[in-house]
Amino acid sequence: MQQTLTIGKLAKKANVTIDSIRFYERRGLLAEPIRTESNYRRYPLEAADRLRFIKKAQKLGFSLDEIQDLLALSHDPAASKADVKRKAAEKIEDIKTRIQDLRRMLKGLEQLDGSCDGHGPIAECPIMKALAEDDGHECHH
Amino acid sequence: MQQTLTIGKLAKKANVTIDSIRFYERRGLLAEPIRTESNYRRYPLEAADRLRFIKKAQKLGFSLDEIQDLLALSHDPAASKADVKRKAAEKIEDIKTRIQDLRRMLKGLEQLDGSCDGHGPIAECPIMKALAEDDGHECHH
DNA sequence: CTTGACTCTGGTCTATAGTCAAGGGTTTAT
DNA sequence: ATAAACCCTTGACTATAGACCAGAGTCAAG
Repeated sequence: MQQTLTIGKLAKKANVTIDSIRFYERRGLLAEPIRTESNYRRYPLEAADRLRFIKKAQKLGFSLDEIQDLLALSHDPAASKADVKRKAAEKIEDIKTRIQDLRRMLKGLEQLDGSCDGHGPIAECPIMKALAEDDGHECHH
Repeated sequence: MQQTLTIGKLAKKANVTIDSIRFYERRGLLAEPIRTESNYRRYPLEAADRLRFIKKAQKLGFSLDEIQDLLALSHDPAASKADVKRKAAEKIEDIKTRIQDLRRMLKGLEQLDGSCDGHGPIAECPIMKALAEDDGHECHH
């Protein structure tokens, strides 16, 4: 009968909170829906697709800003697949960089961890000593 | 002559901003220093070590809260190397988890990227289609 | 002795992605 | 008809790590 959803129904359908929906609307990610006479939001069924798009893109590492760009692209008749592909490629590089950063941390941590046998008082802990050491900028002779 | 540093000198020495120093003080990471009659902070030389400790630990992925814990440990006579080692191990697991999460994203992104040849209008873009698809929770028959 | 550089406090602002609460009005079910 | 469940707006709050600003006081050098 009714082709529209209340915000609560939409939230359930798309598995997000009502607050998120209103937040996305404020952010401009979700079009402002029509309202009933009593000022209640009424969503077309496609709104759930949009929310799903947002959630999926988030899982792939896109920020809401980036998702907004993607959605804008999809409504731009002049946009091409290349535009989307480029954004995906940029995100791939971004993720790769973040993985590298984390790997560097991991390496440093594992080195520290390996240097400590875990027995005895903290005063001689090689980890604490390594962190306190001054090997930063004093390389001038 | 003077064994103390102004906040500006300390900032230069430790390669952090004055704002960070004051922020760390508010956060409780850095002890409140003595003050001159005119209410200027005066730091002992060791303050630079502490700042360096903070910066190094940050580079290894520790948050300020976690660094505060580490520093508290180092002042606790009952603390042992094992305590530090445990915190390091926890952080290692944390980082590993984050790397795995990013790897999952990367895999998903690379799959999408590979599915698109990058030519033609956005309307047929397989990336956009994949994101819009409904494969989330509607698996019930 | 004045100018520029430094410091002080307190408060606001950034980005990210929402969450929660207060204080209303509305709809639905009983 | 009334209570439960829903919805509305506005605004504040969460975590993280500071940056920045105003307005005022202070210190060093010429």
